[in-house]
Amino acid sequence: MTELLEKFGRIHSTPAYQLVAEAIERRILTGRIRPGEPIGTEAELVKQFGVNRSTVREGIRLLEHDGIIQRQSNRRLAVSLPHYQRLASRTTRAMVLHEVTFRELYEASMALQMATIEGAALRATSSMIAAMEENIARTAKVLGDPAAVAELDSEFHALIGKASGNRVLQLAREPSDLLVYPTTKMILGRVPEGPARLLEAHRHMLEAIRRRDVDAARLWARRHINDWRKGFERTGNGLDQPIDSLYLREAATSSS
Amino acid sequence: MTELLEKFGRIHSTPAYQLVAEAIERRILTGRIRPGEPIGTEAELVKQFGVNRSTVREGIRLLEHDGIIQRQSNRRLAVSLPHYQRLASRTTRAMVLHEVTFRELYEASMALQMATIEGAALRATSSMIAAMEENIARTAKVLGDPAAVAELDSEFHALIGKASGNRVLQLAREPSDLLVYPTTKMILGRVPEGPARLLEAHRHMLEAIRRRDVDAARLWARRHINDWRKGFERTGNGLDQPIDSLYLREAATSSS
DNA sequence: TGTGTCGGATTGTCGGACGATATCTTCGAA
DNA sequence: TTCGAAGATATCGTCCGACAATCCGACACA
Repeated sequence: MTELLEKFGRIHSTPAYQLVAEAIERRILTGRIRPGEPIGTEAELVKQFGVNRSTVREGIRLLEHDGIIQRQSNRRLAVSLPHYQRLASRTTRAMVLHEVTFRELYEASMALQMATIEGAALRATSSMIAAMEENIARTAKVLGDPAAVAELDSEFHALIGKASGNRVLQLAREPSDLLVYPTTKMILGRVPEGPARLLEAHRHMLEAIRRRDVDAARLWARRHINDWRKGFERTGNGLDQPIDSLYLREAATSSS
Repeated sequence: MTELLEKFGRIHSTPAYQLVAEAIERRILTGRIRPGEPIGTEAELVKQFGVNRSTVREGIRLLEHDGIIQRQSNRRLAVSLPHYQRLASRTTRAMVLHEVTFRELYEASMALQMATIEGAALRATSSMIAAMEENIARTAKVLGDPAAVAELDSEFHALIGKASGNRVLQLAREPSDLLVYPTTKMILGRVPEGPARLLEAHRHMLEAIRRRDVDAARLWARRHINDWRKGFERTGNGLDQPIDSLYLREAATSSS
């Protein structure tokens, strides 16, 4: 479209440290090295790749950062399964930097929550249900503390996610959930009846899950999320306003 | 539960390169440095943080890998907005390593697709609609080439994502979309009527979007995804089987 | 059995170095 | 004077060698 005659593509020499990372990554992704298996010491990698240790280190840092390799107690590197939260926080960070609006978050949360609770209603195990019960009991005890309620709300939704038995859905949800939490905290602090309504919704959702009643579960999840949105509106914030201002105060104090 | 008396938490000292990364990240997230602005040369960071250049380099590699900083033509580091695909491929990788099943992918795709097309039907701009039209025209031309159709299908869904105007939803979808593509390719290669049905569904979806007919859009999106699932079943694969085996052949040849 | 000590291995960090390349400066020619 | 080319400068990617801190295993000792 733009270039009329491009005989040669731009030369693009990949730095050595990236090649190292890619080479290791490929071996992991193709299953040649399985999770838990050691990847070799830095010195060994230096010999294998024929580059300097600094270069190797820059390469493995990337994979280590992604969570697909980890140092075990030996200090030796081993392949590991990346955990959700590590990835989620990156995506959340991107959302903040892109200044997504509350409306976007609301729409996505609604869709994801519906699918998640449907899965939970169909497949929740008794132990997951017990965990949710316990969460609700704890919530009832701290109803006067908005921050604590917000945290337990976040935990409750994480439990539903786990109970849904759908990891793809969980991975899709987690980043937005990380943004929902500070928003909920803010709302609960400003809407007096918030915590009580939240608790009631949680109770109904759990009850529906217990009865394997998909429709009721969806209904209460929908109400719950709509409450959240209405709460947000009642605090005087506009739906189409970026949520970064809310999130940042949290991010600045949280450890990565 | 396991430990009866845990007086002290585990001790863990954070390496310097991580502290460097976190310090810079914090300054970016709190908006002290805005996207596009330079972050300083390696030498400057060395002076500021009082650590060796190797240490600084390991730190900035992490942020560079995450896409929140980038080298511009100067080679100097500048803050940048992380692009979706970079993040998505990480999450996709996690899905593969966790050996998620087709069923999980199907459920998540359905939920996300429904929400996305709803947004597209409500908000698609005429230029986005034109792009989709163009995509459909190209698809019609290569109907005999399953791989090409699969690629255009992937593009079509990306267009819908963009047209939805919801970036949270887009970020949530992209990882699973990356897994959908190789699956679709495999299916189209084995189900003769696949490409034609796919094209028909795309046409109806676009038509519904053009008419701002949310219900019709949802209906055809649902049919489209169900076709995909049925196609998968017809190839003899079980829904509860991990999809890594399909994906890996792709991943091994794709560049990161 | 439990404890203290020792040596080897490995990592985190450091200082210095070099070539390649992009940017800036200077200076000569039109 | 203006423009362009040659040289100087800055910055990065990579390399080398080094050291301390820490972990692991072995071994002696109470």
